[in-house]
Amino acid sequence: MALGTDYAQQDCSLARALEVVGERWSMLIVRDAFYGVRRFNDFLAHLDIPRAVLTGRLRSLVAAGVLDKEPYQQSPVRYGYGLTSAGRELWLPIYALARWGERHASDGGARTVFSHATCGTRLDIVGSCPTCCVLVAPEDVMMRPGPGALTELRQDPVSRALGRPHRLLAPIEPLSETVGEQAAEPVG
Amino acid sequence: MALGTDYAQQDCSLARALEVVGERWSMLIVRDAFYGVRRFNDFLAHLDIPRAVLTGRLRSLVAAGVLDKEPYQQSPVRYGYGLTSAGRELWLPIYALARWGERHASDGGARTVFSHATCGTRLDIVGSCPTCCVLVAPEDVMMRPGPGALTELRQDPVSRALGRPHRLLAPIEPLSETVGEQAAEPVG
DNA sequence: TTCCTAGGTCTGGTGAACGAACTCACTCAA
DNA sequence: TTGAGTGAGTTCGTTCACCAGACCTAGGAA
Repeated sequence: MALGTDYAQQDCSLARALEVVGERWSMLIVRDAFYGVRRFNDFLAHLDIPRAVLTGRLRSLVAAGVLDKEPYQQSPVRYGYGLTSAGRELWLPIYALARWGERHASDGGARTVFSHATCGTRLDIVGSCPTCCVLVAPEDVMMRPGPGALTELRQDPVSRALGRPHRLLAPIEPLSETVGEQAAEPVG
Repeated sequence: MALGTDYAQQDCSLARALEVVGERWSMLIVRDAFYGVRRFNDFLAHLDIPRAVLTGRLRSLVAAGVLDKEPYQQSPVRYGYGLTSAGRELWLPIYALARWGERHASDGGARTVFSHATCGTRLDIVGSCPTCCVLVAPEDVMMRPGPGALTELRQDPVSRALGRPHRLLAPIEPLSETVGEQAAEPVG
């Protein structure tokens, strides 16, 4: 029995879901994919995850149909990882779990605030926009640091890019090369 | 670093939540608590979890404020585990994840169907009642086996009790002692 | 030719998960 | 008062995933 997977005796959709995203790191990898992380080394630096574990988790998530692996540049060819449509549907459980963690497992307020990109209203507890009365798709969600964010904690390119408002699913890696498109101050 | 916990470098409420319910078995224990399981041996039989692991997980969940341990009988005193208010708020992420698993990680349709107890309408994707237009609290949710349920899979008392419609959070253990309150046929 | 970068593999040590056996306190029936 | 049963664990040896760091490979760049 693979540790962390295989709840075969459980006749339950939750157990099936946990076989896909229930292993250590898996859900944080999917979260980062929503944040726009696509490259192996960006996952690596942002998550502080052992390389071999990241390799295995990416492979599992691709096999499960949550991520797909596609070239993002030629010569030399480099592959990135993006959410499939099934992966994008993980937005609801991930958002719900993050909101629970914000209320019951964190101190100092929300680390990250999610709002409706078209109207700016903060999403409610289930991920709907109270102003527009619609369930907001992840590509229409803006994220920005909240009052509880610990800005000093990390200095990798992904964390720095996420220090400014960012639309979910919009790729992050251009920021790590063309820094300064919005007059970003040098950190420190 | 404890395996399965400690994402200390992650400035993220999701990581905080996963430190509480992200370890193997933890979320299934909370799910069973929603189903009304309260006794150590019932968790044990329904989950097929090693005893030592169950002991550790229950202790962690009590320490995290998700479950509380209370005597459910005297002479001899026996303790059961029930959801705290923080634990009950895990209903939304657990329901969302189960629905994702039903659509993307299962075959043969929903294992379990959740509906609004007061009107009978099946809950929508975020756990609201489309008829009453309210977010349904777990104590107002009825669960019953769905078209994809594998009725032959398990024969422990909890699984048998859940083979009939059951209200979330209603304790299960009376059924394992006073079998027959609804003319249940003997199995086999 | 050497260095650098991206995206990995490989390896040895550590520790959690697993399953089975054992413990302990208590009750009940003979 | 002996023995069996129950509930809720604890102990122990084996297995296996996680971890950190070193190493590898292919294609540019200096």
